[in-house]
Amino acid sequence: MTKELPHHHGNLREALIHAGLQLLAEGGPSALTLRRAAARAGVSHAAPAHHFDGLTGLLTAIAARAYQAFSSQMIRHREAAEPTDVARLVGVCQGYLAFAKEDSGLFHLLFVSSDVAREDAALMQASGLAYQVLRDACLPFSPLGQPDPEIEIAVWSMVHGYALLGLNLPDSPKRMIVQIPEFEVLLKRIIANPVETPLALDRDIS
Amino acid sequence: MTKELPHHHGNLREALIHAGLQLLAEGGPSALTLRRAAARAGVSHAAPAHHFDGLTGLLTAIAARAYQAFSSQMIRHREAAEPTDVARLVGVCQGYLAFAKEDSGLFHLLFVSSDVAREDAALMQASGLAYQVLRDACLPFSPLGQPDPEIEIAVWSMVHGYALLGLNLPDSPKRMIVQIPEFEVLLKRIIANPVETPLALDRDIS
DNA sequence: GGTCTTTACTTGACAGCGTCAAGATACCGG
DNA sequence: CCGGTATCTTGACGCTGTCAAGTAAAGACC
Repeated sequence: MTKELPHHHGNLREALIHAGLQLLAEGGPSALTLRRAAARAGVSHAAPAHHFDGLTGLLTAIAARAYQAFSSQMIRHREAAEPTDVARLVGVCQGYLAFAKEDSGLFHLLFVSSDVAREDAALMQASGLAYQVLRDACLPFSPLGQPDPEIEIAVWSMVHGYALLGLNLPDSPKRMIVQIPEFEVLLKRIIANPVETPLALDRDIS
Repeated sequence: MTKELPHHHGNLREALIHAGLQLLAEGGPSALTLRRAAARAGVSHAAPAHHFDGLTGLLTAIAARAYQAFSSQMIRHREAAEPTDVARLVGVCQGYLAFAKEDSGLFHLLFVSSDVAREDAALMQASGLAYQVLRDACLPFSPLGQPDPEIEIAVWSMVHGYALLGLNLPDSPKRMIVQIPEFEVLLKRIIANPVETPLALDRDIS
């Protein structure tokens, strides 16, 4: 039987997260407010306070949920790729970019919004899992056979910057004379390059 | 003689931009509101409407101003660098990162805030000039001797992503087991790599 | 020099926002 | 059955951006 919402809504916390995701998908970051989420969940404007620590709490919970979708998107693209190391890493990055483009509201929440409590435990765990997908995809390109932060951060920075520049400057193709290269081409510059470059910097590799 | 502010403030537009920059530097993005900027400029809360198209207009004008400081920061670091092509590009990127770190409020406005009218003519001109600094620094690494969007976008994406990840995840050094490599090391991966890589996607590197 | 128009600013109001305090309601363990 | 507690409602507060109407000053024109 369908749940007749009791006046004790029953599962408000989940309903609010769901409503928030919906609002975010429909109208972007500015469309998600506490009061609107409450209204959509069918409760009064002050009800969310009993389940989340203010707006920040709701946004944080939604972000943790969004990280799962983010990870899934990367994994889905990886699984759909050819079974080579390069294709898998390219796939993960394409998942990254696809999520940024298709779920830009969530992507904004994950990496941009200043109203998210980034020290939240659940959020950090979820983001760690997402980062792990990228790490795993980078592993085959580590010269030492173990995780190499240099490649990981290089790839992560580049895909992240590529996503945000394309996201925040949607007219950049017009503004720039040149055509924007595909990400795969840029990625090759990182992974194809052996680490032997004689870097003149006095850095200790300990 | 000191200007006795006439009831016709005289130069309110400039005063509002100045007040906005001040608020942004003091309390971050959330501290900058139309009413506060108006109060600090010594006018009533509705006065800004005659000089800017709402809050978006003020933020856009401030962003255009901030792009000049951003360009200056990159140029300053470039001039302070050794007179080699590599050092100059590294310098420009360090200027990029220094601006993101030291003037994070402005950086947020330039690349993150959704309340900026990015199609604004003055803003696009200012951002174009900033991008040109990066382009120029990349030019020596173009194999054909003319601007190469592949290198430009690769460098821009990576420095941008590096800045934003470090900016939005201030605790990432703790969260990650590994230490974050210096940006210069990552940069070398892009510029040291000749473009000759056969970019057949279905190639495994093994 | 005295109007008259135009620009610059003020005042007041409105809806929407997050948040707090107090009261009502439904569940739940004894 | 009953009291306690978690849950939700109602109402209010100060803040935000924005609009409408009124006022004051500056400049133009004769």
